[in-house]
Amino acid sequence: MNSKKDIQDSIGRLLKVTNQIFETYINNSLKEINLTSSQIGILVFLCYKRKNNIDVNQIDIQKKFKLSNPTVSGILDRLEEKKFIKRINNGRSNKIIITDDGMNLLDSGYDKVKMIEEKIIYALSNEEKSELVRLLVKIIENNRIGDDFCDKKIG
Amino acid sequence: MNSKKDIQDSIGRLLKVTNQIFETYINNSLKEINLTSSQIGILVFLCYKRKNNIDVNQIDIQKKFKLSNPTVSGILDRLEEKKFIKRINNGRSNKIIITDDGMNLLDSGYDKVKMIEEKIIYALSNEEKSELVRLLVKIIENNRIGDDFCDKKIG
DNA sequence: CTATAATTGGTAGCATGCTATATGATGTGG
DNA sequence: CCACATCATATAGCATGCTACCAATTATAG
Repeated sequence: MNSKKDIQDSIGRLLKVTNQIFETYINNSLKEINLTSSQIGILVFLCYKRKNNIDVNQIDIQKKFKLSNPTVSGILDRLEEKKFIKRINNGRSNKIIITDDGMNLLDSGYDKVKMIEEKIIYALSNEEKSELVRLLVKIIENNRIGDDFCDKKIG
Repeated sequence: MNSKKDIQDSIGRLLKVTNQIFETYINNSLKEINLTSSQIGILVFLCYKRKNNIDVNQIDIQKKFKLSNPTVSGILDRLEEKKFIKRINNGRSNKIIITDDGMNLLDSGYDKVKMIEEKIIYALSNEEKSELVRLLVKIIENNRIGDDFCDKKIG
């Protein structure tokens, strides 16, 4: 009867609303340590790369999080201002390094995010959680545009 | 070995990246009809309500899309400026009505969004699509905060 | 070697999200 | 009826996302 009804519950809209819930809760939780959801995401990525001695530049972050260069540039500006990262200019690219302060912050920030996420998906069984992850990864994998997970070993 | 690795692929991050993919593709597709993903979402909602003679005010939109009042206020400002909606002040609340122009726009906009979404989730089987919808709805349902889907019939 | 293309990152300007706060209307208790 | 709380919306100021564009470096072709 009403051909316009279904789009209200399209996967796109449901994803957006669900993402909205995660972002809001996480941002509220991280406010006390002066971080946002996007910022901690990048910090965790940088932390992992630093521990594994892998160089990171801005493009790597753009690909990992599927963000544009001005978006990443802006987030890095704010992280640098707070001394959680450093940019080391290397010709035309910047090597992005998480500072010790940034690493220390993750000790508490990481747990906060994990706790909040668990709370939000509390209603899902372990099987459902795995299935959700599998489906999201499948969508992401099928929509990469030159995303080669470039892990340039420091040489 | 590395306790910080898993958060990179937490459900929160995967949702964010997936949502990012949807938003970017949809926004690019809708640019030619001067709409954004958020705007068309609200227009579709208003269209459905108008067809079913159900009044809508700003709060209803906030609840449906889990957005704050300033966010909705701003999107409505831009939709009103483009003459796709009207705000009819009714004491302390506004009745939000999609215009005929807005309805007409949806004829093409709706198909665009649907096509793009199909493309993005092309790799999923019908069962996987249903399962994804089910899981997302389950998360949303378990995180409502006074969301009563208020459908006030026009009396 | 030089001209041109590709790569990397930055800036401008905008839409969309937030919190905090203000404003005006409505409801309620005394 | 008046004081006060509550409700619906708006505004200010910020973070995060985008496209379009610019600057500088590096790679490549002739």
